[in-house]
Amino acid sequence: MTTAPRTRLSPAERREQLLDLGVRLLAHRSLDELSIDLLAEEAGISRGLLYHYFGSKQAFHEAVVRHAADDLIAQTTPPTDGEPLERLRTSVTAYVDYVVANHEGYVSLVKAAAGGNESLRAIYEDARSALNGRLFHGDDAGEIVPDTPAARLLVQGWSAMTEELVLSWIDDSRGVTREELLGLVVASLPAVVGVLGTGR
Amino acid sequence: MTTAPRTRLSPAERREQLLDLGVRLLAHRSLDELSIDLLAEEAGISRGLLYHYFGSKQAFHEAVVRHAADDLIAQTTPPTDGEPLERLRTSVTAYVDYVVANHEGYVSLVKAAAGGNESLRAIYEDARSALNGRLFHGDDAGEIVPDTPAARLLVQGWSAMTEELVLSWIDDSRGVTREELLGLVVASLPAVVGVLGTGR
DNA sequence: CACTCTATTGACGCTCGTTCAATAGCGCCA
DNA sequence: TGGCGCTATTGAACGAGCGTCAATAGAGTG
Repeated sequence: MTTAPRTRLSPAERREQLLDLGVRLLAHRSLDELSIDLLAEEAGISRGLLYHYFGSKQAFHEAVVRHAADDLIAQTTPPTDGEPLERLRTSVTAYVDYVVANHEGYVSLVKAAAGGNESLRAIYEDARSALNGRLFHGDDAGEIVPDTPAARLLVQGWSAMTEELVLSWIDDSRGVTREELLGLVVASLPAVVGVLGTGR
Repeated sequence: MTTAPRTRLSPAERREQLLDLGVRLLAHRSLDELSIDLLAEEAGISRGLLYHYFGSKQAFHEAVVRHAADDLIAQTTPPTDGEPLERLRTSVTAYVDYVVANHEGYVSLVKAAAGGNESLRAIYEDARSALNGRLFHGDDAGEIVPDTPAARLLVQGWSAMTEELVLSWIDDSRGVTREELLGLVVASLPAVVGVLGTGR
């Protein structure tokens, strides 16, 4: 097979191509398990071009994670009307369906945030607070969750639980249906927040 | 300053020294941010010796994580008697106090598990299931949590929430006291499990 | 059909993980 | 007490892979 001819794309197109490829490749390998050589070959470009667009391997990783996070936020826009509990259910459903549909990309995002440096973590935290924040910032904010330090802590914990439940369920649903999962996640927020009264 | 004289330790001592140092160094840096050069210099040994003991950088990382996990398990032995809820509270207290006292080591463990490869994740999963499993394997197992697929899923989620709560609280307690935190964590398990009846 | 702009290349330097034959501390036995 | 052997330890050498930079070649424009 002869060497492929050099193809010239617009910066936006090339950037998009490289980010999409990065999300796919980083879902199963960690960053240092992914060599620039492999990435370049897979994309049909030279090593140098990656540095022209992203400057460093780390910066490329950050761009990939931000790309995945933006996608998550965009594809799970919350409803603006309806009762609070119903809005919660709709949002959770969108989140679960997104994670199911984009499993690889989402795992890539979570792994990067948990294992990576401060800036990667920051990108993830921003996405997460965007997901949570818009749930509790309507006109009827406070109907489900009061705004106290302990309550904020609990909401953060509930988010972590939700993520664990969904990823674990995808990994092995063990006879639990999607509807049951949604019911568990939605019901557990009020249940957890209800703890606020009992703690001493 | 002259080069330090070569010190000869027993394999057990040297191994212990390197593992302890590894836990400390990997708490703030990720694995690829930690060079063998730095590690060797910090330990006062040559690069080659590390390979003599662990074979590779990856294998060293695994040994460090296993070391931290074993320490966690050993230092949080659960009570064998008392009422279920009281045992739960005692176990959670031991866990929280351990994480507070060994913050760096614990963060090192969690980051490795979340961001690392399959074997690192397996080590962490084993430790976690050991922590949970011994809570619900007494003679009175089932008094708090029934043994169904959905319940197992929820317990796993509760574990993730607990970890998030404790780490987040250590990072910024925001006026929440240790006692309040313990109350929240302990009370949230029955609260979450109570959801099982309501879900449809 | 030149000509310019810039997307793209490929070879080079350098850091860092890994290997391996050589070295030296420490207990043992005469 | 003094040599001897075992093995903990070393450090130079190798290779893989990240990052740089001047040179090259598509694609639109006059």
